[in-house]
Amino acid sequence: MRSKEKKRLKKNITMKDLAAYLEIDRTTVSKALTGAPGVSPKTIEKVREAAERLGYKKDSFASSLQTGKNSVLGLLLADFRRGIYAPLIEAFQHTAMKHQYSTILYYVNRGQDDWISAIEMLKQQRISGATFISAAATAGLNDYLDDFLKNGITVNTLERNYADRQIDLVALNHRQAGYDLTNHLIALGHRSIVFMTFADIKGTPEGRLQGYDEAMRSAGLQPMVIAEDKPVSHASGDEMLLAYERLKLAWDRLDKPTAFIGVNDNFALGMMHALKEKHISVPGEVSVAGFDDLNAALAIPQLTTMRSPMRQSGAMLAELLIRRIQQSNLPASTHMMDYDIVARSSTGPAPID
Amino acid sequence: MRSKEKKRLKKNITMKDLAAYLEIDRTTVSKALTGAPGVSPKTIEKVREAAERLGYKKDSFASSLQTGKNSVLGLLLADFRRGIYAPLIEAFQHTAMKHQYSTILYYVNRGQDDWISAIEMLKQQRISGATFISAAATAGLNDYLDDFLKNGITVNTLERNYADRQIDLVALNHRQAGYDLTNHLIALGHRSIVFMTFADIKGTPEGRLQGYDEAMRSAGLQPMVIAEDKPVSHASGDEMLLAYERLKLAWDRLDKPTAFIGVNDNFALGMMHALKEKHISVPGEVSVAGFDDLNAALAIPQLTTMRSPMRQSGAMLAELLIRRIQQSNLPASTHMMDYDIVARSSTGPAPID
DNA sequence: CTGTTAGCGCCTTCAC
DNA sequence: GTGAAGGCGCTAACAG
Repeated sequence: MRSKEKKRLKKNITMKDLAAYLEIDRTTVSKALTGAPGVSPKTIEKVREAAERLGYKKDSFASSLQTGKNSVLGLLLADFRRGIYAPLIEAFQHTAMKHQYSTILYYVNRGQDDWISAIEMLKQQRISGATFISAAATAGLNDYLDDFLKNGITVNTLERNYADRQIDLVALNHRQAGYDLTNHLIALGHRSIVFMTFADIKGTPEGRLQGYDEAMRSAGLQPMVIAEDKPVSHASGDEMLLAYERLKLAWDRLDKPTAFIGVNDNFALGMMHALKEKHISVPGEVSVAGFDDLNAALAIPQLTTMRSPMRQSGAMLAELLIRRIQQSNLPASTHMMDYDIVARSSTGPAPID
Repeated sequence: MRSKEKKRLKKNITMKDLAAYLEIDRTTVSKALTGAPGVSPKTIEKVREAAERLGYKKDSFASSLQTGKNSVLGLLLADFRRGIYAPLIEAFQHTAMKHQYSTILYYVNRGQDDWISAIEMLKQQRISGATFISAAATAGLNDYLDDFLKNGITVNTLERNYADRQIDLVALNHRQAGYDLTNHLIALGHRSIVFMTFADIKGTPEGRLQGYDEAMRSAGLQPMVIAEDKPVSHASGDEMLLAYERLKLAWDRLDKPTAFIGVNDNFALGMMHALKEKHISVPGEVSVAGFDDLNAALAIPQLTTMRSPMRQSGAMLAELLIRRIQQSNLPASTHMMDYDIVARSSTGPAPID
């Protein structure tokens, strides 16, 4: 009874079926199909044709048991920010699929245990490679990377330096983004440009600020930074509110700036709100810009912003992983991904005094 | 040479090792460990202990080859909206992990071919179950569902009716959300409440509108709907702009409403912008509210909204899937997930004339 | 109750 | 060149 049912489901034909059909050995079929040496071209052709006709498809799962490597990639996300990685995930998955790889996704925001079991399960699945996304510093991360490498699993990271010759790195060029955006404003005639960010600077905000700083100094201008020192939740709404209040407080002390840059779109949105309250026209009197292009289109006027290259990064990470899986002795490489400027209507020429 | 290397990596001990250690047969070990009938308690205990001591862990991958079912769930996302499903995905994955299941994610926005290869690859991976998320009507979706069912793969959907006794359904209670939000405003004394939505109404917007309609009529109030008929891109910024412009145009024709509901947060944001431009105070003169809680916190004042139960839905879908995998003869169930009201400062008592 | 035999579908020696 | 074994690690049928 049961075996009948099984047969009804499993109509997939196997190498064995091909072999029976052609009246040759199954191992010969295997060799012919995988391109192993020592099979006559004639046989290869025969096997190929029969496979085609009978609609044979290799069972990658079964072959994984033998080879130890499944056509699956892991994507480990350990960052507090939601949403921002959605395009990265999608591009990663899509690129993997193009190469016949599936993607197993793990969110590991919740402390040590999550990491351990996620890694255990990925090893169980015999994944061929994994990408680690973790802007936040995570204790023990390097150990986890080593664990994978030791098990013959190729590894990759976003924004995470790691001293090993077998690991490729994809990083976002935050500095260049800050530099370009600032120069965009300078080119529009702005000379007094304020940059608002967190006080506890590291990673992404740090790079953006540095770029701003460089651009200002190169142009002989004085950088003006407002750094928020309150602990912040990183929820979009909270960041927005923070910037809103901070600008209102700081306004009177400022020396009539004509442009404001927020360290991300939420900051820029908050500043927009403060400026509207003060009846200052954007971009007539003041220009405003942000980073990410996550929420930049929600203001009126819509915000000029530097779009994070999440899509490109996701595709690149998957591509690098697969390349290294297929050829493990490649030298490690670092890839700086550039932001795109999205010029909308919140920036314009500096007002003439 | 190679086999040495392999051995260095694979220190995992197998059932065979256990059997050799205990000097019994490997199949007995298997039975003892899986709880199959016909093994003496004494042997079971012995095997358990030895497994514990030697640190044996079952290779679920190998067992999947035999049983045909891997401890992996598929999550198929076929919707145009980005970001909104992030909490659902995370909750789904997290719930799956709690039950020792991994999650393979597929985005299938890009036409037919994507569907076919995604499904092919999931079958290859011998997934035990899959959840389909697709608010958009997708041609052939039912065929894909059937395909899975025929292959013994458990299936689930979000917001997708499907006439089969083997499929559970999780749906969001859009109607209730519209009803509750409207009543929230009515309770605050509002009698003239406008609802702005798309003209091409179906699915989510339809339910929200119906709830609004019911609440208004129950209270003896006249529903007032502004329906946008321009084709719309569903990008957040575009929706916001649309609502902004639509309200500015319609304003003079409106009979002094004291409250506005947007069919989602983006619509509400756009209306907020229009109201600010007209120097109408929120919530002093007019209250504003939306749905989703995706971008609601980005306005000033922050928006009252009905939060979509994405997190709960994700957890529920995974839970239902796993339950049905373990016991396939359960009756099909439907689960209505309720929105949560998030009362912020964009709504307040109706002004007294 | 335990052990035997036979797979799941593929790949990798090794003889012929 | 081809075929004959054996194995990846676990399960499922049957026999003892």
